[in-house]
Amino acid sequence: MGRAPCCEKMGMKRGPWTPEEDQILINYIHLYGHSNWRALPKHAGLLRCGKSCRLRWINYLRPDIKRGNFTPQEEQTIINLHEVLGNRWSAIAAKLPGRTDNEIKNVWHTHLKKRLNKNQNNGGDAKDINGSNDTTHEDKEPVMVYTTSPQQFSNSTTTLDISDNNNKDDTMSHEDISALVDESFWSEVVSVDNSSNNEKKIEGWEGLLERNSKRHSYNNSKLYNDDMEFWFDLFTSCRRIEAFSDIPEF
DNA sequence: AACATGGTCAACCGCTAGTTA
DNA sequence: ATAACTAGCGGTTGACCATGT
Repeated sequence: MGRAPCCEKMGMKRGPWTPEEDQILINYIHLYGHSNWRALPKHAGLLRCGKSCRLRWINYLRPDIKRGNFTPQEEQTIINLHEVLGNRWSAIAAKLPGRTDNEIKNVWHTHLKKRLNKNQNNGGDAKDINGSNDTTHEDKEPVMVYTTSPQQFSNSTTTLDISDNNNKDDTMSHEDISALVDESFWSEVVSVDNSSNNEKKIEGWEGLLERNSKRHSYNNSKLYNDDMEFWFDLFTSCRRIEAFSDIPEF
C-alpha cells in the first residue's frame, strides 16, 4: 500500500483560515461538492492542501455543525460510548449529530477525562471495557445511552436505556451496550450535505464567517440554553416511550 | 500592571484502510 | 496480485485566551 505523497509544502499556506478562504471553500463546495479533496484547492483557487480543506470543512464549515457547549447529556453520551468504543472518536461523533470527532476528542481530553479521573480518586471503581481504569461513570448522574438524532427519535427506532447508577441492577452492562452498538450503528452516518438541501443549510454560513473572524465571539450560554431546551422538548415530547417515565429531572 | 500558568480548540502530522488501474 | 493513490482517523501541537499571583 503506497503512502500518499504529502501535499506539496511549497506554496501551500498553513495555519488559521481567513474568512476569505472560508468563503471560497464554502462557495466551491456549494457549487461543485467535494468529490475530490486533493483537486479541490487547485480548482477552487485556494493555496491549501486538500487535507487542510477537508479538515476545515468537516470540523468547522459544514452547515450542520452544532457549536457551543456540550450539554450534560451529550457529555454523558460521550462517556458511555467511550467506554464501549474507546478512542474511536468518529464513531462516537456519528452518534452525536452536529458534533465532530475533533470536537469530541477535545472535550474528552480537556473536560471529561479529568472529571472522570477526579471522580475515580473520590472512590469510583468503574473500569472501561479494556479493563483500564481511566474512564468511569459519574457517581451521581444518570447513565444514559442515546441514539441522539431527532430524526431517529421521531422514527421510533430509538434504543434507549436510562438508569440510575446507584441502582446497579438497572445499569446497562457492557454486553448490553455492546449489543446496542450493533451493525446498524456503524452504518449510521451523519450525512454530509451534497444534497439539494444545501441552499437551505447554507443560510447560516454568513454568521459563521463573521464568528470566525472574531474567535470565541459566540454566546456560549445562549447556545447552552438552546441545547437544554432541545433536550427538554425532546424528552417531554417522548413521554409515550415507557422508558422515559424514569428520567430524573435535570 | 505585568507576568506566569493553565485551559481550550483549530489545525497539522503520520498512519491505515479502502479504492482503482 | 500489486502498486499508486485518496479519504479518513486519531494523536499531537501551538496559538490564543482567561485566570491567578
